[in-house]
Amino acid sequence: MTDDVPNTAPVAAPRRRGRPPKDSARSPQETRALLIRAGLEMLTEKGYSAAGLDEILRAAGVPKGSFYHYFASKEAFGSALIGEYAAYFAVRLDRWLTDPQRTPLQRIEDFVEDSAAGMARYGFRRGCLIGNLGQEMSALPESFRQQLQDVFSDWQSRLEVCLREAQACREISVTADCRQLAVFFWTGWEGAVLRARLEQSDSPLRTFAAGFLQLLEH
Amino acid sequence: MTDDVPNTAPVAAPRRRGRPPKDSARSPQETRALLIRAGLEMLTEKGYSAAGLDEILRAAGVPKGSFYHYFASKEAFGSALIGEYAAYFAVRLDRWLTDPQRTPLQRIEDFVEDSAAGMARYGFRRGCLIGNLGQEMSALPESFRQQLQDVFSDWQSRLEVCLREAQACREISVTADCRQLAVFFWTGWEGAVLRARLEQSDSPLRTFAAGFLQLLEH
DNA sequence: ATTTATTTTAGACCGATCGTCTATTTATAA
DNA sequence: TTATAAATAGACGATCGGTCTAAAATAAAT
Repeated sequence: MTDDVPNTAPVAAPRRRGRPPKDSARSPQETRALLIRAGLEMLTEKGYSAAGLDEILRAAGVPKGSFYHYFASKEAFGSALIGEYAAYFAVRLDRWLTDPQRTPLQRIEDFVEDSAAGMARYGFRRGCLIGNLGQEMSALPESFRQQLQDVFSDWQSRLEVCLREAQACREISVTADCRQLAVFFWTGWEGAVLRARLEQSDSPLRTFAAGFLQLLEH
Repeated sequence: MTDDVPNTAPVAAPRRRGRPPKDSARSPQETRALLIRAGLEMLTEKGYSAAGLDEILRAAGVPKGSFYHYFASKEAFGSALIGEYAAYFAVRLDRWLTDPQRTPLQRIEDFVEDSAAGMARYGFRRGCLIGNLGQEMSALPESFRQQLQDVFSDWQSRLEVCLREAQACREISVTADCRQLAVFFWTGWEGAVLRARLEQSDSPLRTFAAGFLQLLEH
């Protein structure tokens, strides 16, 4: 090979700079969505501190300049991810916990089964974004705290509704404290997700769910 | 000030390099213990990934070179911390769960109370090292996994013994599955610690403990 | 049509920090 | 004495999160 050939044979694809043409392969909308998706994958797996921006960018195939066009900082990005995850999870919870074809208690079991399947699908590497960040809170921007608490609060409300319906159809005792039980569930559930990842097995999820359902028999 | 004065007036204390004389202020034993202590404080608070070596070293007042004399790597250090924490926790568990002055169920309540007080003492910033690392596992050396599982297994055994004693004195049903209940407790407890840190309150600990004790009434 | 402002991308760059390594000094043993 | 081991100090390259300028295309204004 000659070495006197400037302007040719770049080692890797020399990407064009500047705003891309309108008929570009990727729309701005998609670029942002790509960052969100890659970020969610990375943070559900490794948490906030261990997830490097460069790594997320590499996975998304997006350069740093674009990232800082869509997000003011890693903190702002993390905040957006929490919001995105909460929205996604709300849909998923609704899907299971309001299914009219199933009794309230069956719906909870359905959610547990779906969660077990979901964790298995990714080899038990990914956890719950909210749980991950909650655990890391001491090393995180303080602005995350309220946001994370609000998400838990939302999940608790949705479960509480389901438990009240269980009372209505006499599946559980009418004297049960549904609010307290919902808090109990999400508290322990995060621990179960943690153990499931550690043991790479869905048995912690099932063990916790079984205990919770037994508690409802009071 | 003149500027032609070499070998004098170092800006900060120029620490001597090389092995310190025998009558040094700090013994090698102490140096290692200092590193362990600072490491435990840092990792229970921020986890493994977010805890920087420099920060730990600064807190311990030990230079980097010394660190790598006592530990082969951050991974080896982390492994030593897990062992140290497990030993410390085993003593603490024994203290509460085998107290002959208290009934088995009271012992569990005592442990919960002590944990709540312990978390409050540090402003709910510190969590459980084992839980922290378990949550981070996807970003950690694979060698940690078995070690962490073993610690949980040990805690479960200790609680199981206590629950069997509760059966023996008819505090709980003789048909209860003590092993399963012990797994359930430590699974949910880690979630409770997580929530307590997030909400900066001991109420998640108490809520979970109350639910667990109610479960024992079956 | 031409100019101007805005949007979006590329990647160089900075100070800080990551975990590791080499060099230095002392104690101990041969 | 000499050689080896123990203990410390700080340099080191790689990478981190974050900022910056420059480039290229679109949209708006004239």
